[in-house]
Amino acid sequence: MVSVMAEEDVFKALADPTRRRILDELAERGGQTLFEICTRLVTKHGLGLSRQAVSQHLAVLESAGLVHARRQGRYKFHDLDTGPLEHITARWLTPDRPESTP
Amino acid sequence: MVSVMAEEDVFKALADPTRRRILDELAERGGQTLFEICTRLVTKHGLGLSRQAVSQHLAVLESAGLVHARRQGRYKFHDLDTGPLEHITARWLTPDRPESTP
DNA sequence: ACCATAGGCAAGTGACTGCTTGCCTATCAA
DNA sequence: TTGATAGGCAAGCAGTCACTTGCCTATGGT
Repeated sequence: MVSVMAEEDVFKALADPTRRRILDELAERGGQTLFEICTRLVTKHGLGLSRQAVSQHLAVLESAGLVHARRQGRYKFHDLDTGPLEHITARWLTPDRPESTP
Repeated sequence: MVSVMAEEDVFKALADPTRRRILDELAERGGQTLFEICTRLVTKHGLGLSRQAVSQHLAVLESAGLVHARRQGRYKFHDLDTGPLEHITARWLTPDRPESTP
């Protein structure tokens, strides 16, 4: 179960446009490596960023639970997890109140 | 009407926990003034922030389209607008569509 | 063994952000 | 008018963030 604290990480992870682009990429094609993502961001979107920048973004997305990585040999494949995205807006969209005083 | 640029503002507005609390407050009771929101944040949530801090947060929420304000005499009432929240996650969630059918 | 590939760690930097402080304007009541 | 209330504007400060730079480990091919 994703705790309430993780929600903070999800919102912060989504705050950066480059990270949202990375999510776009992984939504379009799962199981990409760091270099693949980096290459695609540069070529397709014309973003000028280094490998380390993407690596750090992936770390943020991973700690937010939005991306899961599996190591295989010297490759590390990344996959999108849309789970944390499902309830974050429901907090305001639903007519009923989420938190009640005990 | 809501351009792609506005989406950036929405995500940035949601990135701050205090602003999310403000949205909670306005979801629970619409048409609150700056002082009401400020008082409630301090008393209910125990947040220690000044009036100006809340004012600036409201400005961010307003420019993101999440809050609309109407002036009436010397009061300014704020209302929540969940419109911008509806499609921001659909970008990754929908292979086709889960919600809003217009 | 060698070396190229795929990725990680950590310090440093410039920009942005949240918040404060101080002063100002506008509206209402006496 | 005077005073109190509701809110706004702008400069300044400290913390955070995104990104770079440089060096390191690990795996696979030859």
